[in-house]
Amino acid sequence: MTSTAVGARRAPRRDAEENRTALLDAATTALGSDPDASLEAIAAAAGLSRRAIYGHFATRDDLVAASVERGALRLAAATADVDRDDARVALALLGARLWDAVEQVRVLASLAVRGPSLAVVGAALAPVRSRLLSIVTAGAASGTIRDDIPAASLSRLIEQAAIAVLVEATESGFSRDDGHRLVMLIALSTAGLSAREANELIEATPELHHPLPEDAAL
Amino acid sequence: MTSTAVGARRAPRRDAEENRTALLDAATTALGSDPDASLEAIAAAAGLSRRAIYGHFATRDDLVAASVERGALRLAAATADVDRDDARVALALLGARLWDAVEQVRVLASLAVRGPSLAVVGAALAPVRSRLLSIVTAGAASGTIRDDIPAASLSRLIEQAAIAVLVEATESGFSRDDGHRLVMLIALSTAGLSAREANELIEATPELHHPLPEDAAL
DNA sequence: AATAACTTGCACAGCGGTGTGCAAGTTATT
DNA sequence: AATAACTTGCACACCGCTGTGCAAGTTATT
Repeated sequence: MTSTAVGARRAPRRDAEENRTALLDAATTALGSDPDASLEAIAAAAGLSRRAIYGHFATRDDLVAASVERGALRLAAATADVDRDDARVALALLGARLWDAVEQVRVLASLAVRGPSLAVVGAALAPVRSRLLSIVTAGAASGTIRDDIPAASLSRLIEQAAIAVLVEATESGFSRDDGHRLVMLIALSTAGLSAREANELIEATPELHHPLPEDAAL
Repeated sequence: MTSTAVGARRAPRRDAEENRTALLDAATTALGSDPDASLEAIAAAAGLSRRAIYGHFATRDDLVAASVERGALRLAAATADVDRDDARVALALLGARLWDAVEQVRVLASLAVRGPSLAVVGAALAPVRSRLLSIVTAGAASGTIRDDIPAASLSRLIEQAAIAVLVEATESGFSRDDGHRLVMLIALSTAGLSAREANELIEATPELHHPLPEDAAL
């Protein structure tokens, strides 16, 4: 007997949590391409009925919030270890890691545009954004990153450029390696490096050749 | 007597067309910040009742289509004369002209993301996009623009970067001159120039100092 | 095998939005 | 001043979506 209290209900069933994550997965991809995806569509993609959603999430907003938070957590985890002495390398690495979390980036980007979800996304993304900002600031101070644009603005521009690359790379069917390279190139270019400099930096930095993350699970 | 045919209705009233363009203006700004803006909201912004819209546009889709088409026309007009021998100058000029048509860019960008309006926008934007693509292609051929990224992809990335700049510049309250400079810098950076090179090019090219367009009306 | 957890399907109310008809009012034009 | 153009306000039907209640079914757990 594993129950704890007197009126104790039996432990929640294992498949229930599986369904919950299936819903989150479905919501992530669905909302990633259409922030107004209906619960009907999401449930279908998860192989469940619309009615079943309400067994896991009280309201639609709860579902999207949960999806956003999980995405932000994964994103933070994927980019946790990118700090380097050379801000340019750190930036490239950060970009590369995004490529391995495209799904998450897509939802967040999609929901960050419009409506009330904006606030939720903003809060959830705060850590990642501050990491980027500090890289940019450090680079500007040490002269490795441009300083002709205010750091705050520049980091937002890099963020948007990176998102654009991810969309472009997935829709154009780039390979994993090409995707990595492209997102690094654009991040570096936006940061002020010339195309030549960006390519040389990547070439000269072994760590950037195949920037596989250490498979951090969550 | 100005009437033409027998059962001729009297000529349409002058204020009717004023209201029509007021509606298009309102739709442009409203849809620019929320692609799902209600007709109620748009009508209110135009100083009319929702019911009055149907005197000018049969359906909501008609209104957005008209708004898109007018925006694309203005955009094309604003960027019609940017071709130059130096592809980098042409690109910078193109970016600068966008700054003077922010409203139009905003609607188009906002509607280009999601839903059925995507097709309409795509068609309407075709000329501007092909202008950009040919600049990029020419620049890559003559060695003034990067060739490490396929021209088609690169031009889409520049487009997205430019949009990001416009949003950033307006939301951060940049001055007109700062806005011009910022959008030129980012376009050039994405095209492969270093921050230094971009600034020097702008410095060395008088035409880019105060790129006021010749007030093309439409 | 018994039980509770979970899913399903249906029905229903509610909400916000669109599109339409019509009568009454206002306003530019002749 | 007469007339047609235009706007308004209200009514209504319709649509897709959300959220809820409930009864019946299925499935993991003990």
